[in-house]
Amino acid sequence: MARSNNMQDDAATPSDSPSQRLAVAGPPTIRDVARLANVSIGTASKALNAGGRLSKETRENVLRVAREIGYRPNDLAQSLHRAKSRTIGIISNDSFGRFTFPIVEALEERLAEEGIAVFMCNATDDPARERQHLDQLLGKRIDGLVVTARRADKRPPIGPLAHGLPVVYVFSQADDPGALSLLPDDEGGAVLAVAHLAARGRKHIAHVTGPEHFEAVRLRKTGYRAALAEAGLPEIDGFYLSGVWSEAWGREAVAKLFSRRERPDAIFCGNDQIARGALDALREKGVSVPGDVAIVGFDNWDVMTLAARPPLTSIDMNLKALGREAGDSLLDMIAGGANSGVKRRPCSLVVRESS
Amino acid sequence: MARSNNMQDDAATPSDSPSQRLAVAGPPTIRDVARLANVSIGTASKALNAGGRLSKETRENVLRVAREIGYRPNDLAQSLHRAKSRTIGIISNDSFGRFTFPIVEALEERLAEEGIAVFMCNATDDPARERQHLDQLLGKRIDGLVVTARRADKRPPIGPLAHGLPVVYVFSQADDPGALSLLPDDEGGAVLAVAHLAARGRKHIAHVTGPEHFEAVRLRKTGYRAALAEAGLPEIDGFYLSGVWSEAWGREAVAKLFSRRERPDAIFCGNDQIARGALDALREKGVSVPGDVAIVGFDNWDVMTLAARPPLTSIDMNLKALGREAGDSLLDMIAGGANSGVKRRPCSLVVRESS
DNA sequence: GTGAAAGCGCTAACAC
DNA sequence: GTGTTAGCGCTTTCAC
Repeated sequence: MARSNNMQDDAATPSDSPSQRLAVAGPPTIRDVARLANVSIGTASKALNAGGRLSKETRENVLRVAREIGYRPNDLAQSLHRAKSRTIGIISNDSFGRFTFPIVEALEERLAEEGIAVFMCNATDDPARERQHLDQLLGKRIDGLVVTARRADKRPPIGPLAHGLPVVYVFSQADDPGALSLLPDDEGGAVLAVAHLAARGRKHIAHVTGPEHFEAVRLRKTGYRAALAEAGLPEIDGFYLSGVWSEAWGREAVAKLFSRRERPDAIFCGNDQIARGALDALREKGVSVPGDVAIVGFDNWDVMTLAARPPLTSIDMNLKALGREAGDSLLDMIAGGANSGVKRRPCSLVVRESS
Repeated sequence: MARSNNMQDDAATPSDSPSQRLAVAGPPTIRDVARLANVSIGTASKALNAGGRLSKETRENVLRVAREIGYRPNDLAQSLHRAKSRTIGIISNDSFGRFTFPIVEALEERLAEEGIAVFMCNATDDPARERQHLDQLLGKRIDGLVVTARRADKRPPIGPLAHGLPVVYVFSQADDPGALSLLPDDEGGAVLAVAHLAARGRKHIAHVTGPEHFEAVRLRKTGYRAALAEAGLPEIDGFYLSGVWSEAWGREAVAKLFSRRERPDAIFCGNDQIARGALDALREKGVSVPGDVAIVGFDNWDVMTLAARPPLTSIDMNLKALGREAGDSLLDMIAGGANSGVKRRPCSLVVRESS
């Protein structure tokens, strides 16, 4: 039964006739193509790879057969030969949260353009799992590696790994000067926000932000202070408030700010959730936004910015661009280029009605 | 030049000594291990794979050498031999959003347990890109495929693909009875919500939800009506409102509901954003939640449920469990098991202060 | 107990 | 123009 298509003349033994083999085994191989096209394997390969000197007829015949039987070269075999897998790995410690996601997506898109596939591994901050994933990836002979995380801290460099394996850290910082780390410019983002508020004539600008153990919080604070100085505005006592990354903290912070004599006419918030909490608290207090107080958030997370009343001005970290650049850098390193150091990429300001 | 490796005795030419080769070429191979351990390749393989009859000494010696030079078997070569790549692909059309993410994460975790790596591909609803990714994956001889999406509609089955390639659709539904689709039980989730409200003594339960072109919306509506009937409650005219998935619509819907004579004492919302909008509108109206009106959302998205005032009761689709089951099913199918049909998995109710 | 050799699917160098 | 062949790194059967 089930003797599939093809074959000219075949004596007796059906069990190992070519057709049988085709029917039983997995995907068709170049051998199958060659047999059916009545050429040698080498010739078939030449035809399929558009190489060498070949009569038009042979070439077309081979290609036709290949198409007919649905031949698709086995990448594993090709990789073995080329010593390049056209595959990279990405290890995340943020379990691919809201921030890593746009990055990974853009990265994958960039690499797909070059025909490079991406292995996705989630280590969730467990060094053992990270080690295990890395091992697996090295076994698969990946051509490069991307490491992503929450940004909180510098992380120990991943390793040990195959000598010369290109690695890019993105939204993550390796504690190793020889490594390449790609990050958003938090300080510059803060400057953008505060300069914008100052340009709108605000004189009393507060900063409500997250926990100081985040490097981003410290950098944004630096930017906030630098921009105040640049605009000739004073730093007012009690106008810098560090808390947690929640709406509740945003509401609480507004209560704190308004229990003082000197009140802000603008608040730069460390993220959009804090900003939204602040916005809600002000509205409920009867304080007009942006009339009395202008608000700027950070992250430009549409779920927050668009649902806020009024819609929230925010700083965008351009994560997709960051992901794309990570892809570019990795490709370049795979091609032999050198790259290292901490690189920070500009944020941008997205103005909406809250400022 | 470039006279490659091998061969026991070879005069002069230092350029192809074993050490040289080791230094120049890529990762160490089993050949290197064998040479340095002074055994044949076959023996080395046996030692490394804990197989066959081998003297303890030889075995240990081989393992020691392997460890020393950092030998790691080349998975590509193994795969070629085994005709199994221990690799699967996942194609997403939701660009890995909030819903697909927990699923993919759990899936990856489950597969990692079995030493199977996951290729991540984002097709973003572009059939051409989907086709292209699929091609690449087939070339890489994946052992299985997972397809994910927004749930809006049934999608055409992916293909054509290698005969017998196991495929699981999760949070996505293939228009093909022979395929396996894993989905949350939207109808059951709605029943859970409404029964909960009824059990709390609510008699006038409204349902504010998203666009009807989502199958989930239609199913939840069915559940809503079934649960009302079950509790002996009437369906009140104008108490079912379909709109969009936003907070703004939640606020607007409350305005609509309260412009009528008959007012609800509970609202079951189609997602947490709508619920949150409703909550805000009620608070601003001075209507007490849950005193006067109880609210239940859908999705159990912490960003919404925890920031809401009061915290929001919601239906959880148990997406991680769904992802894990997708992994289990795929593994089973790879092992030869058969599986098909549309399977819906239960949601659960997470009670918080809004109800 | 150990080694030699065939073969997984493919490419590239070299014959003819 | 086309065929033959030697590997890529690994496993496995079969001699010895």
